[in-house]
Amino acid sequence: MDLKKVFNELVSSINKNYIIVLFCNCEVEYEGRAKSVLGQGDRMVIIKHDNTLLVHKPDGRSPVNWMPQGSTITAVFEEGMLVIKASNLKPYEEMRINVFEAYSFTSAPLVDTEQLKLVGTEKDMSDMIYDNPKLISEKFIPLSREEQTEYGFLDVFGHDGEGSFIVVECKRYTAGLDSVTQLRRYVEKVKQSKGVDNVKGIMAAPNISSNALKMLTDLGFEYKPVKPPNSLNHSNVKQRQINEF
Amino acid sequence: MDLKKVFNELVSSINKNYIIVLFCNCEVEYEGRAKSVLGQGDRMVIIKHDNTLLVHKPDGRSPVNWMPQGSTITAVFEEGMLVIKASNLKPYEEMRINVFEAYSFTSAPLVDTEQLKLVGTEKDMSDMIYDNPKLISEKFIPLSREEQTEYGFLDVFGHDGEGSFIVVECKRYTAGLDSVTQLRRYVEKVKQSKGVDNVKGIMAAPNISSNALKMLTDLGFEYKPVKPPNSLNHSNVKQRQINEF
DNA sequence: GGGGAGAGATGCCGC
DNA sequence: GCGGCATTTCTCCCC
Repeated sequence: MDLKKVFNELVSSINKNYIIVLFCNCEVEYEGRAKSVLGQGDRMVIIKHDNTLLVHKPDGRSPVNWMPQGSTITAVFEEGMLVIKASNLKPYEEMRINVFEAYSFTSAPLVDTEQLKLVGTEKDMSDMIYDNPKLISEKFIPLSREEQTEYGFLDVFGHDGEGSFIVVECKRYTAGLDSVTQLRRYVEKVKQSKGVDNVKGIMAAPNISSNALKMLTDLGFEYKPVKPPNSLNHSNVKQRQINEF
Repeated sequence: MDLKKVFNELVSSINKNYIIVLFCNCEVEYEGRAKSVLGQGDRMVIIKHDNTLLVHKPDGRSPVNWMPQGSTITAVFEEGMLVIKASNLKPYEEMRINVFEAYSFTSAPLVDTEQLKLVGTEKDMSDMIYDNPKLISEKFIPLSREEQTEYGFLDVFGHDGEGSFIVVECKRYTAGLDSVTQLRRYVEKVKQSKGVDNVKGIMAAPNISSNALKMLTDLGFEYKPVKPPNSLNHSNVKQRQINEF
């Protein structure tokens, strides 16, 4: 494609605030929170309604370079080369895309008022435990969930009816060392703020790493296998596959 | 655009393993690691060479739905509707995109052999400290960096020449409570593995939150302000702006 | 492949 | 705005 023509379409589409997708051969420089250089290659450049800018390589889930929403985006045509510039304040950062060749240019206004409805998050998991405390233990009596305190954020907090407090930390994925240190911090702070010593820590997660389990038991805490709700776990899938025949 | 024609192009491009961008009106269902529903709206559907599938809303930096690389992607035309299906094993997950209307279809083979070169990461920061130990203290003598041990990953490890070991944890951004708990875990494990008690913990970061600083000092650790190398910090920007006049 | 940890993380919510 | 924290995190690296 003729770069001058692409430049004109680009400026027009930026002014109209259209979504833009440009297939091109380019190089990318970024400087701001860090500093990066990406040599010449074929990429997909995307500009969204909110001035988010994404540069995607032909592979991979994440953009190789990007600028966040609210960026100032301009295009210039200098010395036969198309240059796309983007910048931001707070934090200051800037990007420059030198476009050597354009393969395709697409732009359009898109309208989307729907929001994603998502089930199976960690919050859904703590809600499930709050509503079904037996998932933790027969004696567990929840007092609060998602409690924001000065020292942290307790997923589920309660007691065992026998004088011990219980702090439950939920993870929707495999719990690791970081999850255990997080639980320890909460338990310590509950002990400190209530001036008591009988606080149990329980890790509720579908899996736990071997090192994390060791640290957990060393600290005197417990692991309770719990799966997040409404997600296909392995037994569901197996069942489903059997049923399909 | 005629959906049947788009379907044919889609199948052809999938078979040729081209990058695909489809502007369309659609709804999306996902089930696997979690479960989600996205009602009808205008979106951008992207299929990459490695079978990564991205669904982007007109706004926002992140895809609203996606399937990771290596997905099995198929298109079917049933009852006048175009349906894009994607699925994965380990973990099992599946996505269904019901396309009601297509606005544009673009596909092309893109070639990109260049890798991003990035400067200013946490590793660059620990390298800088290793090479300039005075950034931590006059007495700091580094012994190793990026040391992978059985109990964790020490950014910079050394001693003070006076019989105390020093563990430095680097953060390229503001250190929070999680950073402090991480440092504590490393210090404890070094004490345990070496059977000594004189191990100092030092947090090296451009900033630290007030709560994190309190926890740090309560633990007897120290905070040392260090900026990651080669990134524009505020004073640089100010200088630069003054110079521009 | 599991485990640990960073990321120019992003995004959400609460204060 | 900062802060704390989850994410269908993703990505990389080491074992």
